[in-house]
Amino acid sequence: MNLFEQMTDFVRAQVAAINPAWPLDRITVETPKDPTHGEMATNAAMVLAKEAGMPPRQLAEQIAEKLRAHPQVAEVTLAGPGFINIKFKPEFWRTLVPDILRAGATFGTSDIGQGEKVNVEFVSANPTGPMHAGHVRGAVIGDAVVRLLRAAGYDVTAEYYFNDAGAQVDVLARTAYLRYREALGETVEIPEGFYPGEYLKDVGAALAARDGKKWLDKNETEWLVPIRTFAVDEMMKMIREDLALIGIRHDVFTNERELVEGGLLETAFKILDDKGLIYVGMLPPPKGKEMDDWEPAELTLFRSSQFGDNSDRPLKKRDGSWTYAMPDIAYHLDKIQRGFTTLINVWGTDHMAYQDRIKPAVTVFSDGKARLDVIFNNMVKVFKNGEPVKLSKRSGNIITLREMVEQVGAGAVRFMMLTRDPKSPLDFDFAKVVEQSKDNPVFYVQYAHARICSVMRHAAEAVADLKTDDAALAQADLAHLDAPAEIAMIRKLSEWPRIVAAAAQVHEPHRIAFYLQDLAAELHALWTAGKDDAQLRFILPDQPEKTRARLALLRASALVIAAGLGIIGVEPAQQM
RNA sequence: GCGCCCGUAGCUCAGUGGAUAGAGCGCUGCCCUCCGGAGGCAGAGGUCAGAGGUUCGAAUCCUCUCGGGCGCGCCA
Repeated sequence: MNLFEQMTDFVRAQVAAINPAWPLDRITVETPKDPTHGEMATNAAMVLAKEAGMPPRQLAEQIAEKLRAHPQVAEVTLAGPGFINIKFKPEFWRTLVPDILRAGATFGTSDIGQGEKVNVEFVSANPTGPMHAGHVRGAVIGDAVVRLLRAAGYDVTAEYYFNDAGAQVDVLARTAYLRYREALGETVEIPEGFYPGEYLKDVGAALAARDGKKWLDKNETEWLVPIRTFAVDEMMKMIREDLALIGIRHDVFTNERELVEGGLLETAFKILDDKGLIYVGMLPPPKGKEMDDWEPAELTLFRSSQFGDNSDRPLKKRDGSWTYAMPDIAYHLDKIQRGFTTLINVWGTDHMAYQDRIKPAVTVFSDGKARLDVIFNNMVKVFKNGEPVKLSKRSGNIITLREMVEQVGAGAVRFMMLTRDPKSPLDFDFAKVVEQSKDNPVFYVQYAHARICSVMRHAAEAVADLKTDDAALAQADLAHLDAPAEIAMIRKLSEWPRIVAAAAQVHEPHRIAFYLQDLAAELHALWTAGKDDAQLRFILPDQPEKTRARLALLRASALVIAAGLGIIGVEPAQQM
């Protein structure tokens, strides 16, 4: 239990002691934005004023009196409309430092997820080419959500869904076949509409190596399926390797073909039909859009409009075959059948409206017990030398994930992708992410960690017989931590567990990145204070005990930075 | 036309219903010549797009308006 939870419990207990009938759930304890308001503040008096039948300030005084009984509370004051501000004795904060040192990497983790089964589906690019700039953001966000939710005690499955049953993979197979002939010595030309990328040459060569001339004189009906299977496998292998470059590994790969062949589409359709949600009818043509070829027709429709969609949706085409939406609907049935109660999908903003078709299905299949949260991630604008890079598949001008990682490193790519709310467009500037300056958040946070490592290295030399392992530092006499800036640092560290919990609950890993920047700022400020005033330096050769206390605080800070970077999936730097 | 998302400092953006709305960049003025330089401190800069509503309290929740983005097919 973190310090805020402890205080929340304490405040609620004191309120209950005044009147057991009052509701406690709306009482919160938080950090006031303005530090002069105290170190923690509670809204208890304001939320209960009505029940108590007295003005908030008057109730606040009663509660405040109770809070003053806490042995570690130094001061309780009232302010504003009825806030109760609490200031603690320094010991209250200091106890956190050895707690962090002992908890190590687990500090900040919790069990608020209570083992709930969560499925995070991300990347899910079709197996037709390498990972590129357009995939990176969603990939990193998805992976960070996985790490975040695991830290908060959820049972998370990282999943990749790919479509290996559509027209795209047939084109892939045909392209691979041409490259295969090329590998066997022919001169080939890749027609318009095929995949022009060089990477398929390797696939052709591998196929030639495996099967020799076996397919040369066969016609397409014979080679299409085996070569498609081969090519898809190769593409997925490549994609996995690409993702591994930035530390992403999915637990489960699900493909459309198996769902279709397993009859799941029929099953899903039957469930909807049995619930009376299927009918045959006619849809009006979409308005505001040119529809030259619109022909009214009777179609098999899903009453998705009953669940928030703005129109019912066709599940079968006029010829009786399934529409595009159907495999996805069936896939989400599959997830629910596997026992997930929270489904998280990471999609580009161009699929924004598509959630309205999937959410109704999830609601129906789970009887409202499962929820689908789609995280939409906006565009990444890539800059090189300060100039925006125009990306287009057709001109073959793509920036691959591999290229990004090789140029700036996996950690920088990952951190950068989380420095904005997913819905916000993001600039990725090759020059900026490796810049060693304050306005590069990756550097700024890493530098803070590296500075601490540097101090630890120097400490061993500067002070004889100084034990600097975490266990020894946890024994340090922390009464030496008496500077306001040091206590402020500890307060910042104390927020970490609730940052993780809150970020996990709303599926927003970028909050971790923002917290890390705040934390790094505190650290840099502490560091610079030592330059202005020699007594504030971390290492004081003639005061080993004080030095130990400060090193304990630094190590605790480094552990939290490392934990935060861990959720983002970045290795903390030992030196720059 | 309909749906979803966005609108916060000059720029790029944070901000789980709380107090005087924050950070970086840019601007102004300082400090730091080394525990490790790439940092730190301070200042100027805001009708939180607008109008109603809910609430003790709204940038945050609801409704409407304006502006921008993405979508809206028997394509995938």
